[in-house]
Amino acid sequence: MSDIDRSQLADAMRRGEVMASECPSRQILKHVTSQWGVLVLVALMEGTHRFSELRRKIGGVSEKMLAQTLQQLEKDGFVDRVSHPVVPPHVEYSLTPLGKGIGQQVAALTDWIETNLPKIVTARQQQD
Amino acid sequence: MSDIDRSQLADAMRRGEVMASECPSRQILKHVTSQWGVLVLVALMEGTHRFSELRRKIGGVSEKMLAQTLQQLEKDGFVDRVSHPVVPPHVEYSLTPLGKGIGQQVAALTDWIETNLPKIVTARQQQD
DNA sequence: CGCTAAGCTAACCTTTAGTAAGTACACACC
DNA sequence: GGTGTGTACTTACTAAAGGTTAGCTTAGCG
Repeated sequence: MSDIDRSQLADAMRRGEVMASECPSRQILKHVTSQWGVLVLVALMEGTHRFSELRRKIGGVSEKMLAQTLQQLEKDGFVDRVSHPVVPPHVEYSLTPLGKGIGQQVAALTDWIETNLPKIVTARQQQD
Repeated sequence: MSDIDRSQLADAMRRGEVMASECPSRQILKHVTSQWGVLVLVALMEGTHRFSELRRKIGGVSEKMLAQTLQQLEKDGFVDRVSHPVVPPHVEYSLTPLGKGIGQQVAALTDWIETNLPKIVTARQQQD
C-alpha cells in the first residue's frame, strides 16, 4: 500500500467522505439506503417489533430479504436482536441508540417524500 | 376523465404511505436511495455540474450508471438537464426546487453518517 | 390427526448492477 | 498527418444482487 493510500484511509477514519469509494461510509450508506433497510429503520422508530410484525408492516418484503436486512443492520450496530429460545420462536428487534440516530434521518427523508408526493407526481406527469 | 383516473389522482393528492407496496412513494424512495442516486443528489447540492465533473467527483461510479441515475432523477423532476449542442458535447446538470428539497434530506443523512462514522466503526468491531 | 404459526435457511431463477468497448468530432502534440 | 485526449453517451456481455418457492422444528388448536 502506498503512502497516498494510507493517508486517504486515515482521513476516512476521522470523518467519513462519502464521495470516496474506498471510505467505509459507503458500505454503511449502502446498507441503510437499501430498499428494505430504509423501511426497517422507519418501522423500528415506532418501537420494538417481532420478525413477523415487521414482515406484516412492511408491505412487499420477503422473509429472506427481511432476515438479510436485519442481519446487516445488526452487524452495523443499528439494530438490537433479542431471541427468546422458545417454540415457536420469539425474536424481538429494536433500535440501538446509534440506530435511533440514523433512524431519525431516514424517517425525515421518507416523511419528506410522503408529504411532497403530490408535487412529485405532478412534476413527473409534466415531463411527458 | 374516468372514475379510475380520478381516484388515482385523489390518492396522489393525499399523503404517501411508504409502508404500502403499491404506493408511488415506494418508487421515488427506490430512485433517490439508490446507491448512486444519493451521491448524485448530494453532489448537485453544491451547484451545477457537468457530466464528467460528476463522474470525477463521485468515486467509483461508471458512466453507464451515472447516465442511468441522472435520467431517472430527471424523470422524477429532481434534476434539470441542459444540453448545449456543441462538439465536444457540453451538458449541465442542476437540481430543481423539488430536487433541492429532497437533496437536503439525503445530505442530512450522509452528513450524519460521515460525522458518526467513528462510532459506527467501533460498534461494528465490538460485534466480533 | 392435520393445520397454523414462528423465524429462519437453501435451492433456484430473474432482474439489476458493473465492466469493457464503441461512437462522433474537435483540439493539441510531435 | 497520425496519435492521443476529452466529451457524453450507448451497447453487449458478465457478475452480483434480489425475489420465489420450498423446507425445517415443534407447540397449540380444533
